[in-house]
Amino acid sequence: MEAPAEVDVCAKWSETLRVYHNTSCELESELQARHALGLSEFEVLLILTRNCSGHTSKAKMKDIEAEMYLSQSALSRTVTRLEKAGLITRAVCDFDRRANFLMLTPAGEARFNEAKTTHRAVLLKHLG
Amino acid sequence: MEAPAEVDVCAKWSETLRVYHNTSCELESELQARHALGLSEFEVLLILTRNCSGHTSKAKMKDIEAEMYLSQSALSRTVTRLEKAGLITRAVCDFDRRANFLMLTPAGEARFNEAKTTHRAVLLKHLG
DNA sequence: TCAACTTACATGCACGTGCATTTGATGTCA
DNA sequence: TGACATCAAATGCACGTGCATGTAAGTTGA
Repeated sequence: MEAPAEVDVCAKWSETLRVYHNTSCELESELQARHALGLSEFEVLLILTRNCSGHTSKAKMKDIEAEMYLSQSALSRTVTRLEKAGLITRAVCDFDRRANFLMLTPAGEARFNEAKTTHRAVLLKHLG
Repeated sequence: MEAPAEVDVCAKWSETLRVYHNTSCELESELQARHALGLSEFEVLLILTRNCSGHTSKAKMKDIEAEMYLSQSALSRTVTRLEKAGLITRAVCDFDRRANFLMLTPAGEARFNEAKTTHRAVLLKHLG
């Protein structure tokens, strides 16, 4: 009835769903319980640390949006939450006053470094 | 600095995120645009057709919940939407009046059969 | 038989998301 | 210049979700 390739594709999708669901749920609850961070908040910090190495702080919202699976509006609100929590700062760009430069605060750096170990542990558990 | 296994785990997670996001977004929008179905609604129909083969209609809410990555409350509301759309019916079980038997209507069966080809095409595109 | 517990499902509520729109700044071209 | 398109980001809104709780039906044990 069904070509074998299609059966494989369904099985592959089921497996992807399973792994994604289990991993992201545990990431979400562990990061929330241990570090008061949502998963998307953590991911913004993660990208920020990669793009800000050496304190050049080049990370604009648009740069982060391009690296994340999050809409522009959702990112905007996630950044607002992180700012209210004192973990990042928004600075207006001098050369393009439409754009925001995002920068980790010392508190944000500390929080991220703690959370990083939790994140790594959960990934190892589910994907290792 | 980092053990190679951990780098692999991060890359694996990125890849899982990418595949999951791209596939589920396209499933969602295609199913919605072509068949007026959400992804979780489609998945309920999918499980229902598997469990109801030969019109035995044994599918209770709890059975479906066990096969899906959806909370009990979300499933309850998804079933309500499907019922309002005339695609399934709820019948009270004679032996346990707490439980619902779910059954596809002819309209639900037709809608599902149309949507199935869209679903299969999207999966093949992303996972084939 | 009755009180306490458990189960199946529904519902109130808060929250994060995407879409559409708005606001304000930056090109662009006549 | 000035009118118009484009862009970055914020915001109003509707929606689906999970958590906690409610409701009604079934189960257990003394």
